[in-house]
Amino acid sequence: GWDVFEPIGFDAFGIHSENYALNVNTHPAKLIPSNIARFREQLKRTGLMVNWDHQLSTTDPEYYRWTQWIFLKLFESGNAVKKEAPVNWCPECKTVLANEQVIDGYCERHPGTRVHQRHLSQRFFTITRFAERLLENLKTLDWSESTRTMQTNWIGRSEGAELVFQTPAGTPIPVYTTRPDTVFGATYLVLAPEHPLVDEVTAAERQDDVGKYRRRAAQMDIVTRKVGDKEKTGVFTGTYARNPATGETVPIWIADYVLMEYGTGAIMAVPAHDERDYEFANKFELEIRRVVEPAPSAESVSQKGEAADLPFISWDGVLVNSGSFDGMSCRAGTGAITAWLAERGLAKAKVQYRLHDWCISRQRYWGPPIPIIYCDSCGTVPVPEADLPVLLPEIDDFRPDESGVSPLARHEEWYRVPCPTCGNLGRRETDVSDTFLDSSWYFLRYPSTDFDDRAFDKETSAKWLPVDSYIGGNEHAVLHLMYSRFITMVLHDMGYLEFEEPFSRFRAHGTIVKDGAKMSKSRGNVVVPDDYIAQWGADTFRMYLMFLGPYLEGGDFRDEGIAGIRRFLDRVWALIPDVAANSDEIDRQATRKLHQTIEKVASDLEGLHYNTAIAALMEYSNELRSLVASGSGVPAELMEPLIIMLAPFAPHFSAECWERVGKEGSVHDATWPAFDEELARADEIEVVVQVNGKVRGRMRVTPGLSRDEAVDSALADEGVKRFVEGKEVRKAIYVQDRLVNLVV
RNA sequence: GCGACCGUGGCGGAACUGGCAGACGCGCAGGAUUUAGGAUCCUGUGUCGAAAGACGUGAGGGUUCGAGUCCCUCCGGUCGCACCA
Repeated sequence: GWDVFEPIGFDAFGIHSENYALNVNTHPAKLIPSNIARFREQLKRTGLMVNWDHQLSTTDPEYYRWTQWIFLKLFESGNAVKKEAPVNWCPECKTVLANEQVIDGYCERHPGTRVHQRHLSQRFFTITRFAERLLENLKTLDWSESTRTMQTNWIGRSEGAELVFQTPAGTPIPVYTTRPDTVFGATYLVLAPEHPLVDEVTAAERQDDVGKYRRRAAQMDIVTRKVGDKEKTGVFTGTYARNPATGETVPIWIADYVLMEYGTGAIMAVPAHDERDYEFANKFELEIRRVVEPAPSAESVSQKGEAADLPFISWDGVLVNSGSFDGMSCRAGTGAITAWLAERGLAKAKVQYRLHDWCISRQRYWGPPIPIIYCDSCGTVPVPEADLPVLLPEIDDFRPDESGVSPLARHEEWYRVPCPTCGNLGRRETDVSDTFLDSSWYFLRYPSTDFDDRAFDKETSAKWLPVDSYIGGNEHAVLHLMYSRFITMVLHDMGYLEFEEPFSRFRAHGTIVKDGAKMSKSRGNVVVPDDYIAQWGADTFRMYLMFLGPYLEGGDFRDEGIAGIRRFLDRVWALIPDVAANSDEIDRQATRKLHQTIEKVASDLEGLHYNTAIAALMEYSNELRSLVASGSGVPAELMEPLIIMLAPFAPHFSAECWERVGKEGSVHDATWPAFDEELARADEIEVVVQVNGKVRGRMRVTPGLSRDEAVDSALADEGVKRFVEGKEVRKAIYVQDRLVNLVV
């Protein structure tokens, strides 16, 4: 009875589509429309009931015009910055990947292809500025726990401090640490190979070795660097820095176990209390100085690491060898030492995130061009909104090459345009944007597809958004959801939206496994609906999908149970001739079952427990079948609600049934049956009698029996007497309307 | 390695705040109908046992009158993160 808007769309920009187009040697602009038509046909055939009037396609200029508009808004608000940065380069895709698209150092789409580092000038969205809000808001969202956890981990907030070590020349080397309390144990310093100070701190006689090491690190792909066997490597710079706490000098090393992209790209190493530093110090024979003792009371000291009973990364301890801080707990020491160093300008508290800015540049063809024009005199000029869309030209040579620039950069006739500001000849940005940008705002477009003069209409958005119920795969738990939240926040801050979180409720559907592997397009083990629909009918097929397991958990796809669903529908069908329009007296028991079913189906649908909702409908139809078996007809009052409740599951079938029982109009417009608590209540229930926790009898009683009555009649039960006779009942537990447990 | 989720009949799976384990369906067995098969309908179907009953939710321990559910240890699986200082 509620107004519900369930839209659908197609997101066919991006590398998947482009690679496929390259494979079959057809232009994506030709391929996509026919594929969409095929999808649409199949979805309609399975009875997908969505609002086709508001469908959209992200490759449509009428859509990506507004994707470009979104980009302009980010640019306008200073959230789309250009940075020269080391990026993940997939030699197979021949393009840059977001960090999120690199899996264990391999390309997400080419599991056999290692991702390399490459330095390119890229456009980034400054999502890291929103890290705190993205994290905080998670608490307010009705999302599944696991998805929130994944987002929390991805944002990766940690609290600590930036401490300053100084070279003899006085150059400060800031390091980030979550454990400033251990600074007295920092016996050496490590810089990432890419650290900008490496050249400066390297002694003349060490230049060769350091240079060699850096070149090796630079060539190394991320697999060996990050995942490999984790055998520590490193090289000494020949110089020393001053530990701000002890005043002693400590050697400065270069090692690739320190990552440039996190913290300051430099660490203070505390080998006594950090496993990685410990391993490194052992290998290169560096000093290991213990500064934390297990607290006398604390048992939970980490036992990791061979030997030494060094409390690695544990907070349960007291400081030793730490000057005036000796005896302090680690936690107290953290604050005290940071404050003490801060007085001399050598420390400041700092919150660090693992989240990186979102690189949206793609050196590919099949995406929305980034609406920027570079002009020699005006610099970076955004394309005026009135000039949108910047159309993606239909070129034949869209295959990417090794150059690191988009195929569009080979088309001067396209990128040579006058500067919108001064009119001199300028140059379009030739990169296109990441597909994730298309999908990070599409939900805003759905209700507003009728507006061709704005991305989304404020009033329309206020009516329909944020999305009340959003369901997606777990693969979206990090990327898509994070990006969408970020874009929504930016638009909110700019005054375009009244809400800052796009999805009030999110649930991840489970994964369907077939032949032992996740069912997916890339694995090719998909089930094509056509054959099933031909053999069993669309309603049987879709209902079976809902019945085969819990929706949120997924499961194995196998054909074996599908006949059961077909039989169920056939049996409902067989009831129709027995439907009696006029029934004076309606069976009490069946009426009760009906109302219990109404309640169960409603709550199961809300909780997405489709399998148990269907089971409840089966039980109810069995109840009606037993009416027929006993010789009476099926009152229309009992049959019609069943047909209505079947409608979401078997839309074609229930529409036909509706007509057969003589109802006017469409079952899909019919009012959902109302639950009546009175009618659902049983007037007699079964209470189980246990003796010492074992079931020894059952009794039929009216609901609401008192404790004494219940115990008395339990004791009177013949079956129970046998076990109680001659013994003393020490205790009697009564759970209202459920059971009596006698302890003897 | 860290984190999250999960482990129940021959199979897919039910079981709200601890309260009859196995709903619903598949499969299987017997029966009805049929010349036969298929389809359909009825009955049965956790294990052991003739029965009474006992035993049963990955393994082991614990809390409780009572544990699939809560706690501890371990084993196995799925997913995510992974040298993040």
